[in-house]
Amino acid sequence: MASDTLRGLERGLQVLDALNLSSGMTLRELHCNTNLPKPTLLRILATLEAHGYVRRRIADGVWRRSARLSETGSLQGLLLDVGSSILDDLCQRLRWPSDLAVYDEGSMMIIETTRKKSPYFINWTGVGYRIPMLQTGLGRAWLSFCSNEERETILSDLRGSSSPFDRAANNSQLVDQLISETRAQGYGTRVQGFTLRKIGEEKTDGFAVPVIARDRIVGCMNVTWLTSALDQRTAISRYLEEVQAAAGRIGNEIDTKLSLDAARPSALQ
Amino acid sequence: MASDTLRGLERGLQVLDALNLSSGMTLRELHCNTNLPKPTLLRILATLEAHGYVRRRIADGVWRRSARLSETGSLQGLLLDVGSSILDDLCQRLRWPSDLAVYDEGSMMIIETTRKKSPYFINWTGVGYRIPMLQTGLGRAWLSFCSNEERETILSDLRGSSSPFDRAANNSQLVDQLISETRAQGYGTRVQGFTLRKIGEEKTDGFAVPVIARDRIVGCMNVTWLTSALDQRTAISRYLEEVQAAAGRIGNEIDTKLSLDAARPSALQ
DNA sequence: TTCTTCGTTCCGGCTGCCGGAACGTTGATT
DNA sequence: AATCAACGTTCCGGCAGCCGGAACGAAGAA
Repeated sequence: MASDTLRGLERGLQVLDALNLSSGMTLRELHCNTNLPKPTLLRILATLEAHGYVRRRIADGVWRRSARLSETGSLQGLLLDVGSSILDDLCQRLRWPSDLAVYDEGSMMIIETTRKKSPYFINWTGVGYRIPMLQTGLGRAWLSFCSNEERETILSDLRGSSSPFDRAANNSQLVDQLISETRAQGYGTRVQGFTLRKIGEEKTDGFAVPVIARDRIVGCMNVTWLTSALDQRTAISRYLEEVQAAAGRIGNEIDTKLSLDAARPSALQ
Repeated sequence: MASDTLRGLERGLQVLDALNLSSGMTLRELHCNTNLPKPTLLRILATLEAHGYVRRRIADGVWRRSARLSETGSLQGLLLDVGSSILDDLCQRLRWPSDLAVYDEGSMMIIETTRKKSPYFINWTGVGYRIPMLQTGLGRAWLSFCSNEERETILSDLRGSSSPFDRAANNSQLVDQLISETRAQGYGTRVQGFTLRKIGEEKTDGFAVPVIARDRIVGCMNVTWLTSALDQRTAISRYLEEVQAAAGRIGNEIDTKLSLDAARPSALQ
């Protein structure tokens, strides 16, 4: 269970964490901060040093976190990171599964989903799966809440696409209507009865909202349910608020993490 | 000794390292990559996850390094990081101690030194200690190898300084001469007999070279010796090449690490 | 010089960890 | 529908890896 965890490793990470936010500590300071006995600390530090995670300043013997680059994490990495656990929470509350997706080369790409965890069996599509922009809630939400410049780029890409789904991008009247409607309601819905599903599976429906961080759209998330269990009006009235709250939480956490990073202690002293 | 190290922690770091450069692996892949038994991996991953170091994607159970920001490390952190071990090497070869310093607010600030490790007892000054720009090898080297813009800024700062050492900045003829001389030789020396030392300590001398990374100066390093043991001419002929090589290695390593960072794998897939 | 503080080493004892093996589940194959 | 293979998960008896108090040495402070 939750306690199936390694004490030695745990203590090592504890030391790493302590060093991370202090830019250098002596053995004594570490001892006071972590309450670990000094011989133990010495062993931990030796191990961390051997793997290049910490380094001891020769001048004064102070232990410092060594500068490992390549741990930054892109914005999308962050989105996946915080999104994952919030989607999980949401699924436990609503029971219905959600997806998290980003725009990528002419379609929405799914980067996380709780379809596996949901108790309801719903047409399973994995990470990396792509769905069209104009027929789905996720796509419509992205198009409606991204910047004007981005929308223009996307639409012109779609006009040049060979996919039958993307032809609708030529009907600018339809597109405009779609976007203003989506904006007005605050969520995107899919084309009546539209599902990319295998034969024999139940019909589903859903809606999607944007995830906003740093004042721009960074992703979209949705909820999906079986039409046999719920009609759209009921689902939206029941779940919209909660899904929007979850999207808001994702955006907030991203913003916080990014600003924490900007304010981290200087590398010296 | 070198083997006084914790196996559990070591394995945990091994897993972290594996995940770092792959952006996601299944248990099986980890098992193949690390040769650790699967139950052990499960325990390690549980521990890492509890501390927020890794996260499991719900969609497909893939383990990913979680996006921890605040581990980036400034350029100065990097300098200290790679400089530390290279200074250490150098000290083992030359026996004489070295310092690593950067320009900071009107003087050179020492950020690392091997005076502790050197077998020769030399006037001990710790991290954070400041030395003047115009009288010391470290200061002269920085002034001579920084950009023209930076030099102008520094000199005008010095002219406004209250320190008696910095008054020489007003004598522009002297300054120009100093800089062209330092540039010509490739290293900076100190004012004849200049030492900030306590009474009773032996006289020292030294020279300093710039550390260049990303095509600009990022630090200066020097060697110090007792005048009672060596005259300047001998010391320079014996050590200059080696010190310049060390400075070059520091610069190169910084450049490599920075470009490795730029080329790291995408956070998705 | 003496005293205090900090880092390092030592070693007997025990518990935290180990990993083979068995099990349950998933999804591919015929 | 049935079979099979691959993967993740759980179990548990056994032992070595780790533990940390105590003693030691070195380095400043008084």
